[in-house]
Amino acid sequence: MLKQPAEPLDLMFQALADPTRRRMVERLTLGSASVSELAEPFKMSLPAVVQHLQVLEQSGLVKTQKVGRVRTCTIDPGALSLAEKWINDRRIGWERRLDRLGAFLDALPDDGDPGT
Amino acid sequence: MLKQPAEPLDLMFQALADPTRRRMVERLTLGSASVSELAEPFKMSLPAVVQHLQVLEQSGLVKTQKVGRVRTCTIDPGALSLAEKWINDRRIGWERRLDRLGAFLDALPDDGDPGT
DNA sequence: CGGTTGCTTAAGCATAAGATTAAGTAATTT
DNA sequence: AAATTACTTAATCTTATGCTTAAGCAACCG
Repeated sequence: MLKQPAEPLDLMFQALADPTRRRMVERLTLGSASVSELAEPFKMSLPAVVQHLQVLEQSGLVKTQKVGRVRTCTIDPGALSLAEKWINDRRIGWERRLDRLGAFLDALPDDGDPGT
Repeated sequence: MLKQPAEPLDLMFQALADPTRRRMVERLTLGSASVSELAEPFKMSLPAVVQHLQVLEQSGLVKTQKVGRVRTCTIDPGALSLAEKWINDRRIGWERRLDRLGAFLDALPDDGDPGT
């Protein structure tokens, strides 16, 4: 495999590809939470939750900061726009293509499709 | 790990998490392609490309059909809307939260101390 | 018919990912 | 100060992922 340094989009989509992590993001859209609050809905061990959290942090989706012994996690909603933009660009590219195809079909003589 | 059957969103984001697969999707937004046309820009082996293609198919992003010995691949742009919707829902949830916070702050007296 | 083309199948291998348990550390509480 | 809380770190395990090479097979071309 010999991976080269993963790009931001890789990290984003990879982070979102796991249901546990998506649930964590969903939780954080309701407001910030400590690590143990984040972990509470899951039956997995705390270290496992923290590993998921690290994936989210590396993707930029979540920021954390530690005060005393409590680490507080917040979502960075701007980060999501990166993934959103990629998806949107694909749709735009696709629609442009359909437009061209439509124009092409419009330019054909009438006998092309005897539908109605 | 013992994975349970992956949900559609898992498959979608997982499919998009790989740069090779994203490039394949980008290529397909320009129009359909055979497997070897799809493979052409990459220096990896053909089986490797086909494996990526299978991931894309399982995610629903790409449809293929074989005629003679040629398999033709097309993108299914509707599939992307699933991922798009999830992202958008998060943003909406986040914005609603910000609105509530704003309303709360607006309801405070000017000096910020809810004494009255 | 024989060869080439376009994929398919199968086996194998290295690394990454997701989880666990067991200890460890540092901030609070009592 | 002792106990509890809230993580951290480290080691380990299993399964998944991304890739390779080597054959195989069916369709098409000459």
